[in-house]
Amino acid sequence: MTTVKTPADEAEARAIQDELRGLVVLDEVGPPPGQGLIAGVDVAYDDERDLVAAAAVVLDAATLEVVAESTAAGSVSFPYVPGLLAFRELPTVLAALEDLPVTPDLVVCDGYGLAHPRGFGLACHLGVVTGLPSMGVAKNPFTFTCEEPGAARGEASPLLAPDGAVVGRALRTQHGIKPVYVSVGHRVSLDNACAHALALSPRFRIPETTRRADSLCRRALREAVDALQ
DNA sequence: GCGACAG
DNA sequence: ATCTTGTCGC
Repeated sequence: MTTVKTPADEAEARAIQDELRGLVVLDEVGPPPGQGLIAGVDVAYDDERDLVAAAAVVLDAATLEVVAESTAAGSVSFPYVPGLLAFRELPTVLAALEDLPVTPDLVVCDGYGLAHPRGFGLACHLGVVTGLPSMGVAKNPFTFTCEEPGAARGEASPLLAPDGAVVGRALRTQHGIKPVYVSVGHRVSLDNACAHALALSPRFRIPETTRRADSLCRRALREAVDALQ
C-alpha cells in the first residue's frame, strides 16, 4: 500500500519534497498516446466539515470509454499551500487509485509535475510513490510564464521558470480557447505528455480523464456529506 | 517587508 | 478548491 506522509509543518513538507525529488525518472518516454489505459484523478473538498473525496477514472485511450472508476473519502490532512498541494491531495487520491481493479499505464493529475518551485509538483510526487508514469495538466500558469501559443488546436509554447528553464508547455487543446499547462510527472517525456493531453481533449479544453474524475469526486463528496446526517 | 501563488 | 441562477451560444 502506497501512502504519503503528512508533514507536521511546511518546513518538513519541503524537506520531504527535496528528498523525493531525486527519485523522479525523466529518461523514459512513457506509454505511446492513443493506446492503453489512462487514469485521471481529482479531489473535492468540504473544509467546513473536514471532508475530502477523491476519484480515479480509467479510460481506454483509444476510445476514451470509461474502463474503471473508484472513489475514496477522508479528512483534510493538510491546508492548501501553493507548492505543497501534494500533501493535501495525495493521501485520498492514492486510496482511490489502489481501489481500482486495473493498473493504468499513465496517471493524469490536475496540477503540475516538474513545473514547481522545487521541481517536485503533485504529478511527480504521485509518480514516485506509485511508480506509475504520471503527468500534470494545470488550468493556469502558476508562477510560470510563456508566450501565447498559436490559436490552432495543438499549438504550444514553452512554459518557463523565472530562470528561463523550460518546465512544461502551454498547450492549446481547443481552437481559440485558453491553453492548458502540461508538465511531466514521472517516467514520461514532455512530447508524449502533450500528445496524451491533446488526445484526451477531443472536444473540451480539459482532458476527459480530469473531467470524469472531477465530476465523480464531486458526487462522492456529496454522498460523504449526506452520509453524515 | 510585500505580493504572487497548482487545487 | 468554493460561494452560485440564469443565460448566451453552438
